[in-house]
Amino acid sequence: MATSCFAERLAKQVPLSDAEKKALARLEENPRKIKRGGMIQRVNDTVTELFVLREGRVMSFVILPDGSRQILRVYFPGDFIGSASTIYSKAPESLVALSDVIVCPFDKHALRRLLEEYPRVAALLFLLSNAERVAMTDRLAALGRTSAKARVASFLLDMFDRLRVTDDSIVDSFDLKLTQEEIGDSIGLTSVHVNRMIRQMEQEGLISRSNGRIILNDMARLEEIGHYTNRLKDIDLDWLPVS
Amino acid sequence: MATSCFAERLAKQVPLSDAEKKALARLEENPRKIKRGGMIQRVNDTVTELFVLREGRVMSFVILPDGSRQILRVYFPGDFIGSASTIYSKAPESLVALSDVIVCPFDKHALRRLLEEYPRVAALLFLLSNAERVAMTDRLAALGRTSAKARVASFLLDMFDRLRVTDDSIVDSFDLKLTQEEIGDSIGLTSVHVNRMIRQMEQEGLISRSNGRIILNDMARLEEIGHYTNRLKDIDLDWLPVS
DNA sequence: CGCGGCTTTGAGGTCGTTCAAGAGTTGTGG
DNA sequence: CCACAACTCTTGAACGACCTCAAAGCCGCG
Repeated sequence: MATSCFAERLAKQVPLSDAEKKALARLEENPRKIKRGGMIQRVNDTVTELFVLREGRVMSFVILPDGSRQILRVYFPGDFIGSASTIYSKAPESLVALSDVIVCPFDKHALRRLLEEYPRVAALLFLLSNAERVAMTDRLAALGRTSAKARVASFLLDMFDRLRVTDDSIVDSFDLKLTQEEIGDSIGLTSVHVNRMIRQMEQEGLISRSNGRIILNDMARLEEIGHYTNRLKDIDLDWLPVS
Repeated sequence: MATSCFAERLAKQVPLSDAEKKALARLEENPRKIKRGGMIQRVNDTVTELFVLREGRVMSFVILPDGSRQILRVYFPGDFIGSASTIYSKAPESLVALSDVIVCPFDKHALRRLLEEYPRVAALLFLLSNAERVAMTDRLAALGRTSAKARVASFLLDMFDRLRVTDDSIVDSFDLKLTQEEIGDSIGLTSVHVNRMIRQMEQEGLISRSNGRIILNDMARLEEIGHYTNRLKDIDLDWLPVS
């Protein structure tokens, strides 16, 4: 059977039948390489495709009329991206590769067939989408009601926990692979202020850095500062239909 | 056939078979009245239920450790609420009635059965969840990257457009039914500053107010100020399986 | 009529921004 | 393998958008 990044990811949450795995693998039949900085989807473009991200990192973002950018989400391998195009014929957000990536595009109609034939997979996608929504609300609360330092702390913890889902080798450090400007655009700050916060947290011994790598020295305290809760630990899909 | 608020809502986007309508109606078999201010779901409570909101208004929110509140979403009749409990056994957000309301709770397992038997409905729920996610990203961009005035403008327009989906009588005004503090908690401002912005917009002739009712005098300009786009106009579900 | 909640307004403070410039880093082509 | 260009990070100084605190007016309701 073809390897499927996405099926592997789902299977960590809930057992999948071979038929389901095979169906999911079909979504990844057309891998496409894209260079760092390459545009995968441009806002307002007519879109009929979705993607599974197999390798590398991708961000979704919007540019406001005054030129400022809001990064909506950073995606990692195994993520299902561009799902907004299931409801809108024009992309509400842009997608750009943050590193060299491999994405697997597939057509809306392939998704339709999948949903028809594998209701359980449809249910799973529904749930996954809800998880994304909750992740969004966490960041919404951070932007609306927390300090710059808290936002940086929770942002780092979120990246860390999400990376650890697919990479068991991660213990207490990870490659951020984002500029401070990109961090700022994710959490509603300027790059200048992100720098000051990171620097301050470094001086306080909360984190360390060595050539782009972030080391989380005091996770408990970071969680406190960022009002962070790891949602990934609380996922409960036991009630789902068994295959 | 029993009336179903939710089915009616969905049917505006895409035709439903009678069987599907009937199945959706079953979700609303247990209407429950709740008084204004009543708690429907408390954060961290163990939850096994979801709700269809049949009448009135509900908000979802979180309280941060310092006591500040972030309102995540205001819901209107026909909305599907509490769907986070499909993935988490503990509620990630609280739900409170903003007015006297009628909600229809149903168990996760009823949803499971629905998803199994009506794949097309599962697909629809998946799409609806994606729409919520996009609405969230719009607000995220507003909180992260726009001014107080822009946030108020886009907030008012969003309420307006969402109310108009189910209430054809709305032309250019609507009852907000929110205090200025609640508006502030929705868009990451203090009630004091919300007041100043509203007042300023009133003086500029952009809006008017009369006993709690908001009149939008210059929608074009409000959209410009708020960088607002009405997502509801662009929904395209033609590609969905036909029933 | 009086009470509690909401709105309005002012004065002063702060957190994060803006602008600017220098140091460090990375990538590229000769 | 070096030189140069283009980013990225770092730091300082000044500014301003929004907050905090406080008090007074208003409105609906019992």
